[in-house]
Amino acid sequence: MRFSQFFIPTLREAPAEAEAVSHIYMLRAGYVRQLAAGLYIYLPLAWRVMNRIMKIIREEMNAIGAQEISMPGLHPADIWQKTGRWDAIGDEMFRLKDRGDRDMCLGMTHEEIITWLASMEIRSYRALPQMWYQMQAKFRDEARPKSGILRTREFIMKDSYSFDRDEQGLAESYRKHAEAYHRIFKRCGLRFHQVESDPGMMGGAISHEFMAPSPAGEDTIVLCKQCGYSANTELARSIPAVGARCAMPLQGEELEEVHTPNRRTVTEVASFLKADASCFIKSLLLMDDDGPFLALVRGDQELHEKKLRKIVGNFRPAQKEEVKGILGVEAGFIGPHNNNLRKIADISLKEGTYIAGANREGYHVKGIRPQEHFQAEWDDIHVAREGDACAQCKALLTLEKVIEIGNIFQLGTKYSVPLKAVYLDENGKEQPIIMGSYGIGPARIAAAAVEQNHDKDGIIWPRSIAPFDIEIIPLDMGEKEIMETAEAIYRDLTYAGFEVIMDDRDERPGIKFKDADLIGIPYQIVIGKKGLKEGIVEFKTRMTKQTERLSPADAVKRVKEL
RNA sequence: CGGGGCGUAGCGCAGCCCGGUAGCGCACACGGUUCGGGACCGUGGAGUCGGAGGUUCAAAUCCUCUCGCCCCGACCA
Repeated sequence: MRFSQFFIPTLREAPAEAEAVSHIYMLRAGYVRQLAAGLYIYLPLAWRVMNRIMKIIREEMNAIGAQEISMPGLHPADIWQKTGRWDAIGDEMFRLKDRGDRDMCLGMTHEEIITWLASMEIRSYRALPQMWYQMQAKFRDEARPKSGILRTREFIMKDSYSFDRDEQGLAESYRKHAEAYHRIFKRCGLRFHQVESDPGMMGGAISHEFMAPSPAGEDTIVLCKQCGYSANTELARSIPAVGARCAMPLQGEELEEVHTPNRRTVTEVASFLKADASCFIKSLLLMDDDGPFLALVRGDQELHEKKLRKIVGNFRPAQKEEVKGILGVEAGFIGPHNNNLRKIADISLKEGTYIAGANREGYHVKGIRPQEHFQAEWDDIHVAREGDACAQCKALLTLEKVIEIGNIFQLGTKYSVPLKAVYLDENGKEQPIIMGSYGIGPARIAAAAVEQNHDKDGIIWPRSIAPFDIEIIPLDMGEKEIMETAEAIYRDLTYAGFEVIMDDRDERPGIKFKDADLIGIPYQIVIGKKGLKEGIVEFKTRMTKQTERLSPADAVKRVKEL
């Protein structure tokens, strides 16, 4: 490929709207252009990267026996109504009507459609198992598209679905996918973790996410280096570190009310009483269908709403008047003792002596001992954070910002039952198909690769997904010998099967060097007048910036040995 | 959806407070000199100042509404 004929609109300065490193470089290096919020055009360089990623994904999916198909992006509403997601999903779904006034939507995912297919076509246990996948656009009206191609409203996803007779079959399909995903992300040159995740509205019991560490990531995971426990903070369990020593000795004290006028928040009372936040019980009055209840966490901790929701179902915070009506005081002074409300307390409170609201206007109470002064249901309802100990092995946990690049779900019968995707077993008995669903975002792989591999000059692509393998840089287009050498190397490498781009523009060397570093092809061969006089060209590795002085023939050989 | 910021030439920005008919750098075109890390000189093309309405003799500038984009949060198969 000739640079002069290839569309690479590089920018000297980054557009002001870009913030994430991957976004800035993809714009500057001429990979993408933005059409509207969360909608991107992939220019030739980016599309090459995408195709290489998708090729790797295809190879690994095919290798586990998955078969590629293609489903429509436009869906009739009734299938989504049957699974309940038409109503369960809110504004995130693009909805429209066709000319016949029928409700339609743009697919956010394809469980409904593929299950419909399976329901129409699969009759017998003899037809199972099956694994079908596609690479297809998904549409989600994101509340906040961001970070370039990391979070967009239309994006390509590799989504696959497994169909099995039973749970064991599902476990096998799930395992195959997990292994394929490991190979895919490894081949794409990414650092990543597989972590436990919250199935969310996908339903099902078990799910994992594949996470690429990056400051640009939107999720946070906890990792235990000792036992390998790893999970999204959406559900990660942990043992909170023991709080700092309280300033005043509380051990053995009897209950003692202290006047704390106008101090309502933990921070306010803590500084007023000169005690650490971890000496306090934070009491939150919440309302669910059965009425009010208290959620208790240590003063320095944060309530994890998702964890709590798993225990009690849906809830909401009580309003100001409700708090007064139920406990007789305003929210700043409520506490766990002297009332019969249901209480869910975080495990970190099980031991120790604490300060809490006194349920009396303007007062807190010291000396509260859980299980002695109040009873509660104990559970992990706090947000895990840096410094907490692993819930499995007690080792220190670390937290990491990550980009979600893939996920796998054991769905079970969540879709097959409502859509009547069933098969007849050996006994002629009808059984629901057991399903799994598995996604990968190729654009996120590309973005994560840039986030993880760049320097101040630009992108440094992993070899496997770079738009080209080699960039040849002849420094003087007017020198016959330079051009002949460049053409010969270009011909040899192309013939040997490499994807080669040659910067044949009549530009100054500085511009060619800058652009080459920006674009990030992993290897460069620089051909200049001085070197050629001595019969050498320069083979340069983009990542290390190291150059090797080689004869043109050796340079070709060097590339072939990569 | 809540909070904040920004829309002026392809990109980055100044001008706005204090109204007087739009400017700088880069990019682009042409000519010349250059040529190993984003050259220099000269000439030139390019802007409904996001849009609509209003105030005014006069609006990029003041007022009202509106659209778009970015960031933080909420949300997130």
